[in-house]
Amino acid sequence: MAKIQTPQPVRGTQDIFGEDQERFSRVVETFERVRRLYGFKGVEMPVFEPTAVFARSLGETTDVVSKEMYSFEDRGGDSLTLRPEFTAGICRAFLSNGWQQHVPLKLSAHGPLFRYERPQKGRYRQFHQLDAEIIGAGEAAADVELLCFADQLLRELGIADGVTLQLNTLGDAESRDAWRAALVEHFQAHRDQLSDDSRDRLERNPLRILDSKERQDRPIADAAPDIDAYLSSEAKEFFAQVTEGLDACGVAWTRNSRLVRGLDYYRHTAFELVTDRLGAQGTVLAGGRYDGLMESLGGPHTPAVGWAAGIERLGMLLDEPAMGGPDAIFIPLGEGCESAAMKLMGELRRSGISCDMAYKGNMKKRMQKANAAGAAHVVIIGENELANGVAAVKNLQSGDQREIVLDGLVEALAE
RNA sequence: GCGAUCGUAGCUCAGUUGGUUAGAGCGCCGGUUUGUGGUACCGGAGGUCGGGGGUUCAAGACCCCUCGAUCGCCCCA
Repeated sequence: MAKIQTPQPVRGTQDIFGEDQERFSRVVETFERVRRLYGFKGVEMPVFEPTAVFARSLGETTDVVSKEMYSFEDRGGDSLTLRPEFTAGICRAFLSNGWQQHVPLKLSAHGPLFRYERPQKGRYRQFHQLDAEIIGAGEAAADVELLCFADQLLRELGIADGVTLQLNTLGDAESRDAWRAALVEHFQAHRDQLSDDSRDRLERNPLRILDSKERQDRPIADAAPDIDAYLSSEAKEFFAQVTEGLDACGVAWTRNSRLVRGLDYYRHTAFELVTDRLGAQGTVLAGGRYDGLMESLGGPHTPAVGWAAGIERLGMLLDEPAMGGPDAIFIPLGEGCESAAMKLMGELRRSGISCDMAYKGNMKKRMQKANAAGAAHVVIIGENELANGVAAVKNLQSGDQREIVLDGLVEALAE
């Protein structure tokens, strides 16, 4: 028989298993717990949306829309896109379902996103994010609360040290437009001194020149006008409320006036949580205010703030996870013992005790497996034990073994 | 999309200036006799050297293409 070739995984996808999976689920579980503490409701969202949902809201000229989306035509001829981010889809859902009635609405989601990029460590074509949004709140308190949430999440994950919150404001629409015009003028004047990349950015996304890493761009970017000079008094006041709120809550932040966002919908607050432990993929959580997004989807003016965090990136920062084994592993030996063990395991599991049993093997094999699985105890049930209504329980750590009445198993294993 | 490095057993790697049947450690499987693991000893399986083409009497080692990973750039979480 001709050997068929084993299919390759799709480039940029991951099969997450073992320790990596442990990290992944710890991030998600912590997020789910903390999000409830802050009153965020969960949402389950479609993985694909009409292409227009993303194309309109993110901005046609952004890299995400112009070259990174997984877009395709379905059998009905509609153009669909695998979500490259959460925010746009959540806003679409908000409008589709009339969630205005719940405003202000705190929502959280997590799951896979898709972007056709060159894979690297911490950057995949199918990657996973946590997402938190507060929709229908134009108050600075929403920005503050959202950042407190982010701060607590990192603390509970034990990775707050070494991660800094960089904060900036992009001002309201007028401020942003005026500043943008001034930037374009400034960069236009030094056009021939800019790097090729930045000359390109000047057309597509001039704000991005500000945080260029290109050496030759730095003097020009550093000399560029600051947003501060263009902020309306309202925008200035808003940013002051955010920073004062953060200070009051004890959330540390640093101003980075060169921090901008790549997507068009951002206004006012923009922030990133950055670490130096992940190389080029140092941004672990980022977001900002997007007061203009709903309108770009044809909805009413609806102020909102949100952030997203990379699950893989957060997971990589976590300490070595302890791979815990089950509380007990059963070893049945002899006639009728296997079904008795199965029944006992059912009772223990209903009492919240984790246990397992190998499907085959002699005593020695099963002991080895129990040990390798990191089990706390081994429960041996042979014909003698069964006849006497007991089980031999061995503590694999200490090596102690004693006979326990079957009714007392829960107690004996619960330690 | 651009540049660089790399790709040998499940994993981490060694394979001298191209030269006989490609190695180690860990892991896996089995054994050191009866219902007791973690240690030790013995044995075994497992690789068309990422894939394809080329140079050569001879290639895992050299050249080209391709796929993939990693690191920058870009972008972004």
